[in-house]
Amino acid sequence: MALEHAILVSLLEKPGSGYELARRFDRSIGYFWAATHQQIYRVLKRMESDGWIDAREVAQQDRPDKREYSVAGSGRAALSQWLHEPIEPESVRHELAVKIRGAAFDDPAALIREVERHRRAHADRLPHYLAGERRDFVEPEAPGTPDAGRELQHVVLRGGIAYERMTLAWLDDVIATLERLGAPR
Amino acid sequence: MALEHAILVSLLEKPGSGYELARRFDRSIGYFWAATHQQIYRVLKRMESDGWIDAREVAQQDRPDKREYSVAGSGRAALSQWLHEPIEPESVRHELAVKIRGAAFDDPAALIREVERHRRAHADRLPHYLAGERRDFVEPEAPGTPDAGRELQHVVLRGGIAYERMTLAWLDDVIATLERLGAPR
DNA sequence: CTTGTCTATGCAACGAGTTGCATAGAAGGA
DNA sequence: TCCTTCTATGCAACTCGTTGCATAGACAAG
Repeated sequence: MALEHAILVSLLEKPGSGYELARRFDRSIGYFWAATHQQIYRVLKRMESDGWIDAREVAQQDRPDKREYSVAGSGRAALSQWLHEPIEPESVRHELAVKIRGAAFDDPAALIREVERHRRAHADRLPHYLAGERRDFVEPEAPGTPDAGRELQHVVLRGGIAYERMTLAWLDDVIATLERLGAPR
Repeated sequence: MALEHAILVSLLEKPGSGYELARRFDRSIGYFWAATHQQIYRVLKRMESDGWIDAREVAQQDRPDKREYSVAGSGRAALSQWLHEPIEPESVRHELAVKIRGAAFDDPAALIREVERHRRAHADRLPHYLAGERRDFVEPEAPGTPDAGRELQHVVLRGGIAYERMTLAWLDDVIATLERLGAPR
């Protein structure tokens, strides 16, 4: 499992509480690694008892106190070890593709609305990515300071952008195909 | 869960045994829905006891007997109902992206080999897809017989092809970025 | 002053997925 | 003959992930 490692990366990029991590997993990191707050709290507990992360109670005003986590030495070592292990090719779960093939045994036209809904979700995400890219990665790097973290976050973001564009084009293809089958001749 | 529904679609396309399904899930269908044989056997049991599928003992020579499953009426109804339910946007688990961001806290250059390995896996898959497309979808459809199943399988395959091409281009981008960071100045 | 929302953390139960192991017939090669 | 490979099915144990629910402080709106 790699939720631990996703959390380590996120905490190395910036320490934070379980709640804050859960929100990051709803946004940036969550676009390529989904997790709910229950998963996150449970794993944080285990990571803390394994000595991978340290907790610090932070008193806040205007809101409840929080436990802020940061990565300990052994956590960094665990991440480093994981980075050097090969991983298996991703195991995909593309539910929509199953539905599309299943539509052959039902009414293909009935799927159009569902596919359009997915298309809208992706169409909403793309400008969000592009805005993030403009915000964080447009101005050229200060000379002499190649920031590895910045460069790597950018290349992952470029992957997200390419994925959304590819997906939008494919969903248009799917919709056109379903329409063709719904009204043949 | 949707493994049941993926199995229903696969059995509607062609009846088969648990073992045959497991092999399909290693190939065509498995490219967008992964499953092991243990999962498949367990779910087949449940589907049979729910009356979604019918089993038929098939005696074979030269090899062990098998239980061939086919979709029953209530299975078709269950699939139809599922097709009309909205699904949530896919929850992604892109381990490699986590690693790439994690490389900022380790040696970026050390990841190059791993990314190249993934690139090779995708580069191997693409010609496999293209060969399948040539084999099954090149000759134009016989006029007057728009085969919905064929069209829908083709559009899903086109999605796979687009995904592999996008991924290859992105992995090249990732490798170039890692090389740039590994040898700066 | 109650209701709703946001921050913040957590438990319990269940369902899904993974891993390791086991069995067994038939074929082919060492 | 033994070993391996392929077909074919399955159990048991465990981990992971999801869902529903619960608590609680602080604030804002009605």
